[in-house]
Amino acid sequence: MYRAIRYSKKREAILAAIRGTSCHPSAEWVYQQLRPLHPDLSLGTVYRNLAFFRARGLIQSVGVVQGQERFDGITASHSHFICNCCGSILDLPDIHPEASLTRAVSRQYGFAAERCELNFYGLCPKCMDQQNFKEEPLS
Amino acid sequence: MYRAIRYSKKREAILAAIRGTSCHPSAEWVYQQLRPLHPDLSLGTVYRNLAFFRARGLIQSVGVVQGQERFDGITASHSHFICNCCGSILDLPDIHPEASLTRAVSRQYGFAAERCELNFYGLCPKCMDQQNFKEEPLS
DNA sequence: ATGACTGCAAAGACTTTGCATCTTT
DNA sequence: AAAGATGCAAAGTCTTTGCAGTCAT
Repeated sequence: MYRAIRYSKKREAILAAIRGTSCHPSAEWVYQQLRPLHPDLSLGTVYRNLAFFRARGLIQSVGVVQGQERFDGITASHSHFICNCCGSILDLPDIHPEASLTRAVSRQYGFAAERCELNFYGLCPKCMDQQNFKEEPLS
Repeated sequence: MYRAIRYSKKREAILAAIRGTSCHPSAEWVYQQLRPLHPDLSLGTVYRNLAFFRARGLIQSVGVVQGQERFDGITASHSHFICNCCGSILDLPDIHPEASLTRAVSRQYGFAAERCELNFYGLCPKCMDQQNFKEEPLS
């Protein structure tokens, strides 16, 4: 029944990489980041550990942005801004819906919401300057 | 420069399918739904028209749920509840962040947010009854 | 007749997974 | 030694795209 958890150098490095950045990385980003120090790291291992961490609440998913799932090492309640042009994600630590809203909505509609997520979409400062979107933004 | 838009029976049917349901369908759902009446419909056409409608603001994306992008024929401001177990999406018409929040956040952080999205995650009434999740929920 | 739209199938991108090997305990 | 973790590569899933044929204007 019980499945033991063993130490692993790469697992540790993967979690440290996520916690050490505020870029809300994708699996690929973590992989590229760690390759210099861990030349034999495999992308599959990154994916397996991301799933491992998420299942245990050590990280959370910010959702799929421009085709790639993005992760966040901060699990405290906060919101995100997501750039429609370059896909960058910014934390909005001050902006967080109250837990009472989640409870009230659950009661009102008859489901059991346990989490609530507030995302803003638009252009980040850098892309505002460059005005460099070739096509219509993605959403 | 200007690209003409022509009438197409299938395009019309695809938009009608999205507007005629509250299930927030995926491309595959639309395809399966229309196949009986349009046996020669192609999945590629569904994808192309979904992109077409979204670029023109006729539909919007609810995001990727359990690996599939989901769409919404309602573009007025409202929120969603997403079931971590079965992936169903429910509209919360009463719950919508005020436009003033988007403006205030943009000013505070220095970007240009044009849209804001509030999602709740948990178990829908059906899954609460069945308690039928085999693994840890997805997020 | 023009060019927008479509079907088909191939290709693309991201993620998951099976299996042999290596590592931790 | 047992079993968890990994590397590698294959497979899986969803989505995009090239091209030739069809259809609306």
